Amino acid sequence: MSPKPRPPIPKVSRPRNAGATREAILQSALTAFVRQGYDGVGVREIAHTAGVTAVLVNRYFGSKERLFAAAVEAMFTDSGLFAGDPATLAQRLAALVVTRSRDDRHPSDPLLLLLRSAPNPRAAAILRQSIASHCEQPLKSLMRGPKRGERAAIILALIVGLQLFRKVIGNKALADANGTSLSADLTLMLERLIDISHCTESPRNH
Amino acid sequence: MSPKPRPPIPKVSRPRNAGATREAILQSALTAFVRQGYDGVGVREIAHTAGVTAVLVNRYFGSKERLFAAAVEAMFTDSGLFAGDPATLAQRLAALVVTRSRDDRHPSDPLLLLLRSAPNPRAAAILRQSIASHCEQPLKSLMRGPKRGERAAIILALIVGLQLFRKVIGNKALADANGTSLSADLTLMLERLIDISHCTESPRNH
DNA sequence: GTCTATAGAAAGATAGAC
DNA sequence: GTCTATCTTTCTATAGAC
Repeated sequence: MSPKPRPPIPKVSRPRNAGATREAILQSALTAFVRQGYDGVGVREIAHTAGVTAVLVNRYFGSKERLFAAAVEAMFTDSGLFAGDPATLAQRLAALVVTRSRDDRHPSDPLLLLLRSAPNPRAAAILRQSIASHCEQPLKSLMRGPKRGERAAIILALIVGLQLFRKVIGNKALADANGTSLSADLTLMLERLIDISHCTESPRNH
Repeated sequence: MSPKPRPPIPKVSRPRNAGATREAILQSALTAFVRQGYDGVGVREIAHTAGVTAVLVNRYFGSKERLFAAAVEAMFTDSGLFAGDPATLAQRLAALVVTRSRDDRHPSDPLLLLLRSAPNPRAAAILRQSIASHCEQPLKSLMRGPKRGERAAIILALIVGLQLFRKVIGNKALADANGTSLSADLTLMLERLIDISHCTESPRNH
């Protein structure tokens, strides 16, 4: 019996080029980790999509864990989630959640990568650092007022939670919701979090 | 790494009792799935914690997937997350997020079970239904005003996102945040979502 | 009712040929 | 630079003894 007939390989003309192969593996890993999470995909599958065998994954990245770290770094580095005018930040973040990205790479993909891989402790440790440096810090630096770190984390948690319900769980209420209406409500919530106005001005001492 | 020689078995006196064994397996599965997620735990481990072998897991539940479904159902059924006075609901939900539950079963555990198992497509399908019937519907029925379904889903997404950052990612800003201050801010956000006041129109209804 | 033993598949990683 | 072949482990699930 044949052990595995191996479905048709997309053998592009890429003969013996270390750089290109490494890049192909990284791109394949990126997509796979975003869609299926760290535990949901194997190095064989990643390699196959890249048109090579699993050996080269470990040859170029050392291990699955280090490949994941490289993919996370690449994804968050050029995401540009928090670049641009702070005045329209809330609006853009809200659009991120509402927009449906079917199969292409989207700015919201880092968030999917995050929540689909977070259950694995090793992946979580890698993510914790990248989130802190590539998401929390930029967001925090755009904000003013008290408890910036806490508010920034709440913003991220809200967005990621919404993505979880929409894209991963497949929640009906959010999937069927009117796009512009939902976007408007989220924008309002995010503006309150970004500005200081949401906070209690109550004279809470010490 | 140690090849797992034989950790101490909690061999309680439970000689040949189908009901008790089934219950022990279910409890073990509950804890394991909450802590490590669907993909992060094997039936061997669940069985061992229950003091039996993996055979009995499949004997009593049919498969890992059906065991998961039973665990999810049991967890959400008696969670009582949305029982009690609607007036203090926001406060209780905020406390849920802030409270640290180390090893005991807590009402927030269903949320951890949710987000740690969601990456697995089969687990997600099982969760989608339980979430809808045991979380969204009860929450929705406590609320008034327009777009109840959408607002209920946002509330759940916010809470789950916060749990993800605090408990799974291990976010520093949220972990180190002042408990009472964080709780107050969340309560305010949740009250705005539960009441209609956060929305565009409509008079108050209280 | 519960066990040991094992089948069968798939995972991560490595040795060595070309 | 890339492959085939293989090692080792771990997984779910089942057959059959007691």
